[in-house]
Amino acid sequence: MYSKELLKGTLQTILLKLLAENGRMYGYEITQKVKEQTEGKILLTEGALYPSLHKLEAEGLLVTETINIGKRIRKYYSLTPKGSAQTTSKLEEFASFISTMQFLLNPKTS
Amino acid sequence: MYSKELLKGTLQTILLKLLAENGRMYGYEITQKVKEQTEGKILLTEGALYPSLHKLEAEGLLVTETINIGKRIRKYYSLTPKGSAQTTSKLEEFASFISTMQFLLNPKTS
DNA sequence: TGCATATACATAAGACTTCTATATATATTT
DNA sequence: AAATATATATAGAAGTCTTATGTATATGCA
Repeated sequence: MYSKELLKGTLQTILLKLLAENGRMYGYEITQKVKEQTEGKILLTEGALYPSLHKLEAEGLLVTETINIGKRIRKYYSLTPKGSAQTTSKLEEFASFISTMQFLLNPKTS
Repeated sequence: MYSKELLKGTLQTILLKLLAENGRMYGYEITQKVKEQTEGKILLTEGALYPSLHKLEAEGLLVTETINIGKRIRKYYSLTPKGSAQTTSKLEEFASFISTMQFLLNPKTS
């Protein structure tokens, strides 16, 4: 695991990107997907995940769909058109940030 | 300017790296250097800078040296050996984080 | 000379994000 | 039967950064 501070500010970008790629996902699925794709290097906690999903929903970037799996609830999240647009701009911003940071932290090789 | 959230968690790394590169620097000088090297894309505010410098000092990663420029005070910060070691590990951690994030956000090209 | 801007430090209050801990409940594996 | 995995969610606390403010000297320019 990384120093947790680094993850701050990137969670929303991660969530948007995953949903853009996978169509619709539910919370637990997201935690597992991130864990798997990062080989355990990034582990999302529920305390961060759910508030963040709810916030994105409140902002109109996501919509939810609740279905019943047997007796258990499952809540799918998917992007709205507004959410898709945000995903694009968040990814661009992140790429630009990375390139600036790499230049700043490693001026000799950039 | 980037969405400010992205910068979170990177400030200490930036400060340590700059001090490693420049030997010793004072607060105002740091803000100007970052502004200059990032072409205005990253602007450090005093409210973030000074608490962060003081924290690094309290942790024994930096030492200070106060000198008088005419009637004005200038406070130089420089790395302790412990600070140098931290710089190395912070930079490594950041590089690793970036590479994980790039893989996660752009699986096709990584 | 006077005004604006730059230099230089710093703190207080608040916003925001994330973490830890906790709660609840069903399904599956051993 | 017990442990683990699946699945959602919130409350309280921690940490970082922003905004706003305060203080003071130095410099450039009109």
